[in-house]
Amino acid sequence: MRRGSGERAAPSPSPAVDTPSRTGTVDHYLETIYCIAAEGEVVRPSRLADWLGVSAPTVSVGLQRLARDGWIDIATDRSITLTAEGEMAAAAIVRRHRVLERWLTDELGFDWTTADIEADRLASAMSENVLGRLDASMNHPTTCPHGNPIPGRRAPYGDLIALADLEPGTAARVQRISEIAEHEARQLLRQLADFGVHTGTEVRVASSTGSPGSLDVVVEGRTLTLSTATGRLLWVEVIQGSMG
Amino acid sequence: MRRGSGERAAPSPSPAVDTPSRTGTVDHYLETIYCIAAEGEVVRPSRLADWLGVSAPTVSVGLQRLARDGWIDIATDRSITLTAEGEMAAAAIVRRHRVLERWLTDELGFDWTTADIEADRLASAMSENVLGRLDASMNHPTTCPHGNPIPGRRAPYGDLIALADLEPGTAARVQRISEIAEHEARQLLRQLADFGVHTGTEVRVASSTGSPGSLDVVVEGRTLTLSTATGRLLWVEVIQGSMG
DNA sequence: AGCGTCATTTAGCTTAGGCTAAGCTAACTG
DNA sequence: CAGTTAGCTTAGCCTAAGCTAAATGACGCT
Repeated sequence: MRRGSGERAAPSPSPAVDTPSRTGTVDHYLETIYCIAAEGEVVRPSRLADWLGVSAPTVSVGLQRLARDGWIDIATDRSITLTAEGEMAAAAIVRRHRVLERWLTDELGFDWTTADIEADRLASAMSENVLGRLDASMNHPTTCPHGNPIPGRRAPYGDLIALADLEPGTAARVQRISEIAEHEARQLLRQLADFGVHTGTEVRVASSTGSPGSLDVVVEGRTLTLSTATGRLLWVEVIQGSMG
Repeated sequence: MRRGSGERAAPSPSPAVDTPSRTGTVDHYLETIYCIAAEGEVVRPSRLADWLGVSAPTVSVGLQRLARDGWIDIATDRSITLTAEGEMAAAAIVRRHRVLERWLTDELGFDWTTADIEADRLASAMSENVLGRLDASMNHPTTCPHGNPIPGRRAPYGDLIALADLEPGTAARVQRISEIAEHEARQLLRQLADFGVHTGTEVRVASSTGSPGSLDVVVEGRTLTLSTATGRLLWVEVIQGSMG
């Protein structure tokens, strides 16, 4: 499969096109709920409004629609959980999003931030059919560019701990950058990019830090100061046999 | 640019993401109007309703919106023409659609019909930014899989004539299958695929045909009977120095 | 208890984009 | 010439998804 003009092979039949009944907006809600929940945090309307970039009333009404259609449950304390159907749908959407991010970064050369935005736009328009082939053409990647696992696949790393919990002096490898960073700490991503921190980068926490509530992280000789909160967004895997 | 997991290069900055102000529906109208007009036919509301798969009143109201927003002009005889802005926007959309079709067929292996449907869904979600890179990765194809030129590029063939107008006995090469065939004669596409007719295929019209209003077309030894109307949807380039 | 703040919902409105029913004009057809 | 058919538009109604402004609720603090 290559090139672009002149003679070409006869078309071969392909599987039927699937027509999604959900709207792009619903997809967005489900995807966001799934991502926040996957970070172990409680999903609340205000958070969704932030992530989705819409007003609180819009979310309130939108969630009522989602609940009506059986995608989510709204608890009395207003926390949101996905139903079984919602979970399945959301996993498919997140899978789409992450495979697309891989494509956009690895094949088309986009940076993470742009890839995320573009993947968002494409995810609800791309059928499972197309996605399946795209996925296969990349040999079924297991994570998005930030190391977040693609639903249904085993990520290529073992147990992770938050960078904030890493013993000072212990060498570790950054394996996952939380989705929360992408939505609530965009500048962090830029900072990490500037410092050459990406998935696979080896880091170490300086033994005793200056101020409390902050971490000094050593990356390839240079030192980067992060807040502890930020340190909870980066997940690392300890490199065996490396005590400080 | 390959593969999918483990170490990877630091992200590089990409151009800003463009946010289209048009909706997907408007894109669809513009694309359809452009394609019908490109075949030299008058664009009428009922035709659009057919192509878009919506009711006549919906089109009527939709066209009023398009006119209000300066994309089209509606003449007193109700024929539709694109304004300069509409033309530009439509050309960009059609370019998107055709580049996507190329990608879907050439890179992902979809058949024409599926590629068309999927391209339709993707075209309004894909930014110029992503499309530009995809286009570059395929070395800027000049036509869609059916040979229809991508707006702004010169198709790799000379003057074409309708198959219906081809002198009997003259050898010619199928270079373009009208978009009209895709929307109004889907079964024709299947028939052509069955007969191994695609862009680049050599054909010849049998000297004297059986019934009037039909053509006998010789394709690699086999004979295919088409109506004259259908013969207007296939465009061929005469192979020089081949008189019958 | 009372007060303020923040989170959330309700109320009321807008636009896009669908639909059906009904009606009009123009062009054929008997 | 009457009646039918084709093609369009208007009217009226619907849902999704957005907004602002205002009401309500829950919490924490004095």
